[in-house]
Amino acid sequence: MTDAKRAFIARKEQELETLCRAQGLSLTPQRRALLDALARRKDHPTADQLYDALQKTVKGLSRTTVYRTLETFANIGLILKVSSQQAKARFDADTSRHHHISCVQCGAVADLIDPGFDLPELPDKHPSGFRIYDYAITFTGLCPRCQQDSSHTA
Amino acid sequence: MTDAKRAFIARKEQELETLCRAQGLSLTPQRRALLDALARRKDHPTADQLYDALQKTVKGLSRTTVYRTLETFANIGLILKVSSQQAKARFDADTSRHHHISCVQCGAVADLIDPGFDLPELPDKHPSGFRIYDYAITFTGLCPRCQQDSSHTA
DNA sequence: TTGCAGATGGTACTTTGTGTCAATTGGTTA
DNA sequence: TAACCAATTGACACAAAGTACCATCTGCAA
Repeated sequence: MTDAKRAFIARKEQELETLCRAQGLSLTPQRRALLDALARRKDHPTADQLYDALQKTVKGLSRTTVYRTLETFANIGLILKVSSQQAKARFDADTSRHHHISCVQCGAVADLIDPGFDLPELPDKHPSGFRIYDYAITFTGLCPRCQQDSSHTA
Repeated sequence: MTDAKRAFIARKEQELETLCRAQGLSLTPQRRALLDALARRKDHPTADQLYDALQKTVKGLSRTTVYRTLETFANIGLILKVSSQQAKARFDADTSRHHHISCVQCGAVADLIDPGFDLPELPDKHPSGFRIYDYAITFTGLCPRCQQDSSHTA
């Protein structure tokens, strides 16, 4: 693990405490474990992937809690809910503005960090009547694995 | 309905025939009806919404066929699978490059046409190893209805 | 007109996500 | 540091979204 990654995880743990205190939420072991697990990963796991991964280490962790907690985290802005081509939610601990590329074949999502793709300015309100909060660019393409192995699915 | 809309629907029907012939797919009444229904709508319906709408007019249409056909259409590039905040697929008959705004509260998806948001150029391959096919910008915000009625869901 | 590959409909099933509620626990207060 | 209570959790049942399977049907090419 790089130093930057270690620092990122520490920052997220700090942010968890700050945000929970600010929102009057309890700091439970489940919440700590979930955020830690998500912060350590660089793929963008689904709720069930996180559940499978944590079930082993966090004894008695329930699937309901995983879904509920991730939703809570997304609501308080601690993590991002990332939409992929496949119809299931994926989550990302990195809430800074960055973009994603999603594999049309297996659905894997990776970061795509390139300030050249940032938009100039963002109107607060659009002619359509929507109030605009934020944006994200989702690229579609073929991941390295699927370029070689066309039978791969995830 | 505007003339432009009528022309769009006619173009899509033409495109359906061309693409099916090119791919060796049959031109079934179900496929015609589905594409027509999707092309006429300007919201971005889910598979089940299309199923509900067509069940009445296309007798005996099965839910399985709707899911299967939409997937097929997306694969041959006849329609787009649009990702929204909610974990369900939405579909769009307009395959030209344009962007979407999705309501964080009710999940509604609308078009956001503004060439000012287009990206300069697109590298074929990115350092991440992904082969890039295309991109779409998804704005998040609050739709006009939800700005007024915070209990509204769809 | 016929044959058949491909498409459909129906059912059962899996996956993804939500509602409910009793039992538990974090965190505050005394 | 003990006790209380609202918030959280786990377990189960349920709903919603999507897929697998297979017998039947049909578009379309010969």
